[in-house]
Amino acid sequence: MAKEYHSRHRTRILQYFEEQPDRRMSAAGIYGRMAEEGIKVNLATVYRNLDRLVQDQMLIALKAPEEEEKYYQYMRPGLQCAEHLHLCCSRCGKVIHLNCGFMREIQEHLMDDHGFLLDCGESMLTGLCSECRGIVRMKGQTQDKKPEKGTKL
Amino acid sequence: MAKEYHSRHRTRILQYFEEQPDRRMSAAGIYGRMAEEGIKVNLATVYRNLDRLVQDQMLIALKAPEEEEKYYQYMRPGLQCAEHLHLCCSRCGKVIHLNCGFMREIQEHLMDDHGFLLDCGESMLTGLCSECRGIVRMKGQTQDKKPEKGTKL
DNA sequence: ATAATTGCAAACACTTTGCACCTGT
DNA sequence: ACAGGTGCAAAGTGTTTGCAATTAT
Repeated sequence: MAKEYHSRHRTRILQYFEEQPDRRMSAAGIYGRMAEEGIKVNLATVYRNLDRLVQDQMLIALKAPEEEEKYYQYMRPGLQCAEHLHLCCSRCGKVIHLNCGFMREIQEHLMDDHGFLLDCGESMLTGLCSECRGIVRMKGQTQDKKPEKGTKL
Repeated sequence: MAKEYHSRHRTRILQYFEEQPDRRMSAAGIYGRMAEEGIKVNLATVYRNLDRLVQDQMLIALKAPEEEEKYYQYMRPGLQCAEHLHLCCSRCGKVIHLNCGFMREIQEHLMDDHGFLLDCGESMLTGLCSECRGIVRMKGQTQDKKPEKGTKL
C-alpha cells in the first residue's frame, strides 16, 4: 500500500459516500456537489481520488449498458462486494447488495446449467427500486416524461 | 419503420453477426474486420449502421462495468431478448441467453425479496464460459498473462 | 428524380496524463 | 526537506453530427 497524507479532497469525497452508503455517484456528480458547497476542486482531482478509493477498496465502480458515465458506490467494510451482485436503480441510483442466500443459487445455476462462472465485480443488474417503481407508475399515468437515466447523485 | 435501401455496409455488418450469432462485436472490431477483408468503410458509418440495427431490433447493445466500448450482439428473431438476462464471457465474447426457467425465479426473487423490478435490457452478467474457464485455469498454472478483457471480436 | 447512405472532418462527452506548484508530515 | 496531492492545460478514447458527394430505388 502506498502511504497517504490527509488529503482534504479525498477525505471529503469519501464522506459523501459514507453519508449515503447506498447511493452511487459519478465523478461529475461529486464535482457538482463540491461546487455547491463552495469547494473549489478540479475534475481531474476528483477522478484521481475516485480511482484511488477504488484501489483502496473503499468504493466499487459500476456501469450500466446504456450509460456513458462511470458510477461509484461505497463499499461497506467487510461487505465482501466481490462476492455478490449489485442491483442499481436507474432512477435514483440506489444500490442494493444482493448478499442473501439466493446469491448462491444464482451462481450455482449459472455454473451447473450454463457452465458459466460469474464475475460479480464485472456484473450489474439495473432496474427500479420499490420507491421509484411507484413514482414511475404514477408518472406514467399522468403522462409525465419518463425518469431520467443519468441521475448524477 | 423507415424505408431502407440495400446498403452494402449494413448488409455486410449484419452478416458478421449472423455468421457468429453468439458472439458480441464492437464498432472497432467490425471496422477492423472489414478492413481485413479489404472493405473500405468509415467508422462513422459503422456506428450509424449499428445504431440502425439496434433500432430495428436486429442487435442488442451490451456494456460491462469495466469496459469502455459498447458491444453488440445478434438478436435471433423471436428470441425476446428483452425478457431475459445475458451472460457474456469476458474472454471470448460469447453471449449466452438466459432464457430458461430460472430467469423467472430470479425476477421473482428480486421483486419479492428486494422490491426490485429488473430491466433485462440494461443489465448484463459477465464471467467466463465453460471453454474459457478451462483455458484460464491452464494459463493460470503456467503463469501466462491473464486473458485480455478487450477482445474486439 | 429523390431519398437513403456514405465519407470526411469537426465536435462531443468522459477520462487520463504531464508537469509545475502547493501541502501535509 | 520531501513525498504525496492538486490545478491546469493538453491529450486520449469512444461516439456522434453536419454537410456535401454518392448510391439505390
